[in-house]
Amino acid sequence: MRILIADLSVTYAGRGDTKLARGVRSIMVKSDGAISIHNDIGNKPLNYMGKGSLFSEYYDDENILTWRFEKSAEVLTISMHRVVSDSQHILDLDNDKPVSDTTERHLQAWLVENPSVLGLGFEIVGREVQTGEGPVDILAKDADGNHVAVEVKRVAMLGAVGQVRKYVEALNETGEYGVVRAMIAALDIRPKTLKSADKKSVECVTVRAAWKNREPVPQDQSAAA
Amino acid sequence: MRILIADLSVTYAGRGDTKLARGVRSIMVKSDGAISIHNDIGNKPLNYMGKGSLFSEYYDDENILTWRFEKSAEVLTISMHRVVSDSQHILDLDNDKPVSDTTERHLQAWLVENPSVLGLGFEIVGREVQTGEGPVDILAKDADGNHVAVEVKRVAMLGAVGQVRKYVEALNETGEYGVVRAMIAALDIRPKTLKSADKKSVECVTVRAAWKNREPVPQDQSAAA
DNA sequence: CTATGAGTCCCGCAC
DNA sequence: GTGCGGGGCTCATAG
Repeated sequence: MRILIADLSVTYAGRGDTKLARGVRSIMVKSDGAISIHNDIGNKPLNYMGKGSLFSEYYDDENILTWRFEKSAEVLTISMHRVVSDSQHILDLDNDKPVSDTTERHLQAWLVENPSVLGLGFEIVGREVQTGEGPVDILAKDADGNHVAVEVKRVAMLGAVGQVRKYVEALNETGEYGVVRAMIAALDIRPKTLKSADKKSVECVTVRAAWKNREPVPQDQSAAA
Repeated sequence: MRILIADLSVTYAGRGDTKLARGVRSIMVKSDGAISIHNDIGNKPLNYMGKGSLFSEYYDDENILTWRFEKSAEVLTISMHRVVSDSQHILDLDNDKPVSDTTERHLQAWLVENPSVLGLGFEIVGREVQTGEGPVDILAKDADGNHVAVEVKRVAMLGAVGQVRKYVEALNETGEYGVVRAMIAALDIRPKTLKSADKKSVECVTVRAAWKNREPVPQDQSAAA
């Protein structure tokens, strides 16, 4: 990984067209050709280009050293008015990614294992059940045998209401499931979402408490064994 | 901006929970408290934390130097098994962002100035016109005086069809605009989207050619003057 | 502060 | 490859 500090300006042309005015910033060039230019604020690079870009170097009209990164229809050029620092480091070439255990997927899996969190006597009918309007996260049956379409979110906002209603509508049209109840299950449901859901007969279950107190997942125990 | 190269492992707990196994990676710490940990592949950081985090440093159970970044309900800890390099640089403290001239907004503004691109004799009625189902990008009138709701996208995918139909439905319900035509205007409209739009009587206008040949925007000239 | 939507989003999975 | 949705999305803006 090569890291530079330089007084530079940038132009980008491709999916959009942008110009970045001259200033002292950092450049990170990775061994796969990915490049990013950062200022001293925030996490997102000012400019960047993905892996696999073609590099070339030249002096522009005003005799300024310029780097050019090209990739299919995209071109990024960096004019290096002054280089303050330039260093190279060897990093581990592993592909390791952070291992996560609380994605929406995990929440969904946990709900499938613990359907009573959704309601007493609930049973799981299926996950990712196709509706013709896309797959609904969980299809369950309540204690009376009525079907319930459950949209699972970490944080449920307004969109979730329309989403689950769309699924329920599609399921009702098939006639296969009788009259289907609509439900949102999430760690956090925003106030406006609660209100909108209430108005549209979408039930809401906030599972935060049960989730916090959940047992270690079985996989952890088997892995330890 | 402080830049380290170190053999490190990371844990994160907050919106999710992740662990990153030990390895040599780079750390970028910015003056606003934003921090990111990179390997030598791709543009996205392995782990990160946004601006405004609280920093502290301590030695863990195994006497490993550990950095802790905390922010509301989130905690990121970095165990520094070995520090290879540690440097600090002063960057310009400007807030400069790349200046773009091809966002969806620019495209929208340009269409408002050049309504004939949408169709001969078209006139603009309004931008961001409220429909009760959200604002439609452009409301126009065709040569015959019929209203047209236009959804503007850089790249139009399937979602755009449902979006504009939703707006048209809402506009029709008001009765204010008579029978409203639905239209998608985009630099690029995906094949599946074209097909879906055709089936649902949503008209499609690909404006790429006219956009490429467009005149320099007036603002540029006034700025130069 | 929350809600909403853009983004050169990135990224992975399904088809 | 394209389409589609998730993301610890991030970031900006409107209310």
